[in-house]
Amino acid sequence: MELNHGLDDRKLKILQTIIKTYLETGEPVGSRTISKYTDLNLSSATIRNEMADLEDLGYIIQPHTSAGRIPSDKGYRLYVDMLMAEKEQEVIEMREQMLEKADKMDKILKQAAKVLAVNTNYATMVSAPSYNRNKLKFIQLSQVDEHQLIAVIVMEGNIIKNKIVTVEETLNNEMMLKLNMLLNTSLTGLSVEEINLGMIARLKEQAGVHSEIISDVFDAIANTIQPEDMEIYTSGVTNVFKYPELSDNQSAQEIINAFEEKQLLQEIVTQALSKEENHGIQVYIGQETPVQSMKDCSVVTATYELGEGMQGTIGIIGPKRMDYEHVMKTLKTLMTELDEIFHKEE
Amino acid sequence: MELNHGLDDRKLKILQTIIKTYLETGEPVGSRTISKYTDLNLSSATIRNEMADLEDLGYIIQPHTSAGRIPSDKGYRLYVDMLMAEKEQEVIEMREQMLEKADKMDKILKQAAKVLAVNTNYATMVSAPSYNRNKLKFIQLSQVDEHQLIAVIVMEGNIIKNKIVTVEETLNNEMMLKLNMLLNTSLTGLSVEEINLGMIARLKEQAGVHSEIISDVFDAIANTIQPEDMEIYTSGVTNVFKYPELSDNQSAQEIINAFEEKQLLQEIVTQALSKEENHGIQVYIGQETPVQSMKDCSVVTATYELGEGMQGTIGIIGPKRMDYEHVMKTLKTLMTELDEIFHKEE
DNA sequence: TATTAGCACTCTTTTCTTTCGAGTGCTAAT
DNA sequence: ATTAGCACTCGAAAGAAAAGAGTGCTAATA
Repeated sequence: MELNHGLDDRKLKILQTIIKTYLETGEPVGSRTISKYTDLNLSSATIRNEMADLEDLGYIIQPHTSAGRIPSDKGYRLYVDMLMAEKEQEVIEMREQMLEKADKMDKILKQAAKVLAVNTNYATMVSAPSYNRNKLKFIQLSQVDEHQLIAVIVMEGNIIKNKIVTVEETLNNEMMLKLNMLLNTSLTGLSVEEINLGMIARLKEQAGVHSEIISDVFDAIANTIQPEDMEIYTSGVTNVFKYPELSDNQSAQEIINAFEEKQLLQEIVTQALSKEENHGIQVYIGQETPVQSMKDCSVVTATYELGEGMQGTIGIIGPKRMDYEHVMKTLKTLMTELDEIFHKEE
Repeated sequence: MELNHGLDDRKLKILQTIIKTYLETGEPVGSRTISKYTDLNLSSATIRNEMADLEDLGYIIQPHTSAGRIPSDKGYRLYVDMLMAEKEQEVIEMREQMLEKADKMDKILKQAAKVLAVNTNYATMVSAPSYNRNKLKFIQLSQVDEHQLIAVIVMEGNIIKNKIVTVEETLNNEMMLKLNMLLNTSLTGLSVEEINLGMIARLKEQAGVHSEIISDVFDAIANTIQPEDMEIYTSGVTNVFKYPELSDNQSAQEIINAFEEKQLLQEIVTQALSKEENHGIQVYIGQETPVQSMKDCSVVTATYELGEGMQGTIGIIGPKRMDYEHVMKTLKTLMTELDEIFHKEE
């Protein structure tokens, strides 16, 4: 990764100061401020010259003629890339597994989102691990009453789904046993994709008299496990109100809507999962974000893995003047803690 | 219910006009407007006199000296009570059951909230039916691997819960059969409250060698079915931005926060469920609302029943100048449709 | 007696000006 | 290469003025 694009140390330091200060205050940063609060011992005039250069290079922007400077997307990008490089070492350790114990997973993830939101003062999201390429572990049919049965489907990673199926025929115990046997011997170990039409036909055949039921049950199962849209937990949406640049009605509405519908958040997750560089950490600044309605924000995502192809995403959405350093650190801490929780439970 | 508290027809009509107009515009209503858009054929001066009276009686308010009038909470209340009386007939039919098919319930309810939000332009919430006083229908334990089993618990109304339990002992098929038998014979038909410590002790005794497992399983089950906080689906939060009086940062933040945390919404639900007058429809205006953070809103809730003690709540949260008439009508329609859906599925 | 026209008065909202100050760019001095 | 100094720009804040909506009251009217 090519860093500090031809900037000398002093320019770099000034740029960094501008960004950091802007992160704190949210106000454009003037030359005087920098000359004062930095150990460069330069007068404001010198700083001004340097700033003019930095502006020419596209790293900072002047909102209007007589204002200080704010970082441009390009400026943020450089800053973040530098941080990344620094943190890379630590970040590598970050991807730890947390398989098993998936049944209370939802609560833990919910909590995780909350903790993250409280800790960072940004809006956060956590996606439950997707298990698309997962395999069936076993299926258990149980009779509920004469015409209803419940199918419990357990998949690798202990993801559990269930579905009530209503059938025409009158059920009895013997049938249930048979069906259970049949389903389990033929389906166990298969991935969702491997279960196809030919499979169904063969099963029906084997079921003989009960082919009707198989058909019903099968539809239900397919329906249940397949198109499940991913669960996403969010927290701290109202944090956007803490940043004036996001809290005008227009932007706030867009962001909050995205968080409510979750549709758009899914896109972010998908995007995050598709890239595998940077050890799972992605930073989208302004226009870079996959979702147009967040063009005034920055989005930081981290991918976590639970092995066996299960992975999910943690995301933080905040203003462009996000405290990237802190966010990344917190993200890491959270991972570690999640990891601990999942392992302590065993 | 005592209605039109000593108001003559003309005053009533004027009050009604003020409210309706204010509902549309959100602006204070002046005397001239009323004299013009009403069939009373009165001059604005006369209207002014009447308005002064109405203000004395507390039905309307003057935000400042030279502004029109807006309805007070008392005014809204009268208006709503009148509407209620009108709609009472229709509303009675509204409580229809929609039992069974509870397994995809979540999706339907989610959708319901959305439809309602789109239809009304207010924020909406739908609580899943609580099943506290429900009975256990049956329990099915299945072995997952050597030390793990999954407990599937089905309750009256086909509410399904599941939980993975890890045990010390090595499991085998025979044990599972025994345990299943034991649990089902002793627990089936009991309500959650009826399962107590004495019960557990007796079960353990009967389990003999496997008392360890029973204990584990039992904890898990109790844990799973009991303290479950109710699921609440929401939609259309961003609708608050459509009403200037709610969309200043302060109020918007409070409302949105309530919708995100859902904690406070639960209180509304609880409140709604506790009152059984008005055939399930409750209207809270301004300060009347159970939740302080919504003191600038009105909240309309409807209770639906699925029989067997299962009931949930639908709620609409909007500005005080809510279109009560439309809201109630939509609420009714939604109920009917939900009903249809749940019955068509059979 | 109930209604209405008329008018002065009150307040908010909007618009326009003015002032203030932060920050700049440039030039000349160090 | 750095810095002091200064004129200049432009937005934000403050103030002033004008516009407008609506009222309350009084006196006239049916």
